[in-house]
Amino acid sequence: MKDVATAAGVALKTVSRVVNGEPGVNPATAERVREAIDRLGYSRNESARVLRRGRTATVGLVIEDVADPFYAGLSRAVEEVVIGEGCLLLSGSSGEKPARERELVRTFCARRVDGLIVVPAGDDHSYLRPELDAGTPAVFADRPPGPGLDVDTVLSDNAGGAREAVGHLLAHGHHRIAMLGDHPSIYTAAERLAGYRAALGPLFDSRLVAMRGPAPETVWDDLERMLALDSPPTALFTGNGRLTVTALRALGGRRMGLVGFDDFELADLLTPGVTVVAQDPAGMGRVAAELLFRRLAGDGGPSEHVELPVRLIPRGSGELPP
Amino acid sequence: MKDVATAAGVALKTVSRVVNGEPGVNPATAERVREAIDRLGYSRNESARVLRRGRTATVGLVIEDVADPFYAGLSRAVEEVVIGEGCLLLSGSSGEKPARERELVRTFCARRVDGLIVVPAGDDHSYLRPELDAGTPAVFADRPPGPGLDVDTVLSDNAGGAREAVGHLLAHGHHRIAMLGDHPSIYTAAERLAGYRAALGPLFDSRLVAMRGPAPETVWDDLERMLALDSPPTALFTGNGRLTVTALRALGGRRMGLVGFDDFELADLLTPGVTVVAQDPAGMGRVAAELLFRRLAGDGGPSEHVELPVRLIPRGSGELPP
DNA sequence: TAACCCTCTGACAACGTTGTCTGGCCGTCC
DNA sequence: GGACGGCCAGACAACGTTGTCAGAGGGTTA
Repeated sequence: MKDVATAAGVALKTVSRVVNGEPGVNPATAERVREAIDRLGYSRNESARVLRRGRTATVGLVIEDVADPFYAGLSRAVEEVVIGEGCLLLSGSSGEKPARERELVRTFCARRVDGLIVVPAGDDHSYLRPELDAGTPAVFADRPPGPGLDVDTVLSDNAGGAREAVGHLLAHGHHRIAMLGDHPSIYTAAERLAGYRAALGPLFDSRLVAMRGPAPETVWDDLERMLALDSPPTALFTGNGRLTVTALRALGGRRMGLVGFDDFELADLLTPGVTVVAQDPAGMGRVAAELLFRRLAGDGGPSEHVELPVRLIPRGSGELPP
Repeated sequence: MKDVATAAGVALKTVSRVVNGEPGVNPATAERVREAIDRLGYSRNESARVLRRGRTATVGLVIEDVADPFYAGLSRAVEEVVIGEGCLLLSGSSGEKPARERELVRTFCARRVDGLIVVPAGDDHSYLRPELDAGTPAVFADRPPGPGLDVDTVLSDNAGGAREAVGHLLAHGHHRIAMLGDHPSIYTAAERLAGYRAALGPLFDSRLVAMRGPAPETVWDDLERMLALDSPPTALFTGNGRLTVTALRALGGRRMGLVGFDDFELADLLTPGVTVVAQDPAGMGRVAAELLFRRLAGDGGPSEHVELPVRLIPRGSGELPP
């Protein structure tokens, strides 16, 4: 910038004015400055600008894993909003590891992101307190923050969706409905288990529940064990997209009632089509980002807790008779 | 930092030394400083650090769309390497729009990213020249840069993969093999078309080729038109993952030979399983990031052009008889 | 005892911007 | 003709860090 000023024969500040489109510059001077800028290939150093102004025009996003379609969709939607607001997105995957989540947030904060969108891996977020107090807003998505933190949150109707899924299977005549879910330490898994249990009522049988995550071996084991029971399950409720797919592989063509949480591509092309309770990852990302920007615009109201509806999509597997 | 210095009763510079783990600080003093840091919840302002040191420890990534599994996988692998190097990743989706690609790169450069990884949407990258000359290295992935730019590049063996796919169908008795591809203006699409053509030799028939992208309507139209020919195709080669899926939907259960470029989840669970030529998105991301960091470490050698092998995975659809 | 070295600490400038303030010039109005 | 206001332009400090250099104090050596 100094070079540009010298080249154009004006003061530093005048160049700054031109670059920022501030008023009060003679058009002829401005033109001369612009010409010098082009000639020297100058581009403003955002770091210095950030340092001076305090706003980075950057938002940090922490998710589980970009390679998971659910989070990829969420990520894309967040990005869309962020770019639309003239900001940039720093993102990172926690890989379900609380330590890494924390490390990412810490790093983002050190870079003075204007705001954070977090899909938490852990359940202790007290480390966020100083940042929040310092005025960096945060929005939690998909899962709520740990106790003691009251911030904007966007969740799916996990329990309701699970109730609906299990209710659907019950309505199609199933009484023995198994559930495969993620570790109950994960909020969404616990909620879905609760919904499952609520829908089953007295039909609930703990032998038909396995909450050990999507690893193929454990899914395989659990299914085998359940199917060997005296009264084996005639239907299955899977607690997330990964589990649905893993279970489909483990079942290997054996036909049984199946409803999965999370929609996935090609669910309609399998035979039978896979009935799912679909979440709206893009909607979740969009809403979270919009909430964040509302805070950044100065909204100091009480924290918002949005619950997004889910949608049962019958495709065949959930309508199979027992 | 100034506050910390005051609180600990030392000079600014001493705090800086402690924060950066520089030697030459009395352990007792360092402890006092650390205590003050904890008490005040201080965290270093990276913007100022960047301004002073010139390195941002940030890498910019431009892809088509995070929500596309191929790019999600690539993205994740890049992230892994970048974080491993202690850097952060700024990413953005171009959505196949050259203007947006350019805008993203421009913004990244204004933020002084240390390096760029680009999946280009356009084919004119002369706008990168100043940045490259200024010492910001760039690596192109999945598609090469436009003419006149000689930078590190990581590509899949597109033509070879297409040849192998079509050869596989030929070997299983097909003579009328159609191709659905993306617009030939996209490098990978053109390469795959070339491979298809080379494999077919005299059997090539332009009426069996449609390069109009993955929009369902056009795929539907094209397939209908081809199947109505006097000698309709008995097999299909699809030019990317999206097209494969769209084509599967359009075919709606009609059995015909099929090999798709790009692997996708559940390809093995469909009936028949879908034979594919699998790329390695994670490998591509990893290699691209590693190349970039090699440059950042000072490697000034001639530009590297890596071609990643692809792998044919027979699953049934490519082995159907005519 | 003087000269020296070593360890630890601090003062200061600089990185590239932007906000604030001041000043010169010109035209207008009393 | 003097006072005033508006338009431009520039000088300067400040943002929070780090690199450079200098200095204080204590121990060792000649």
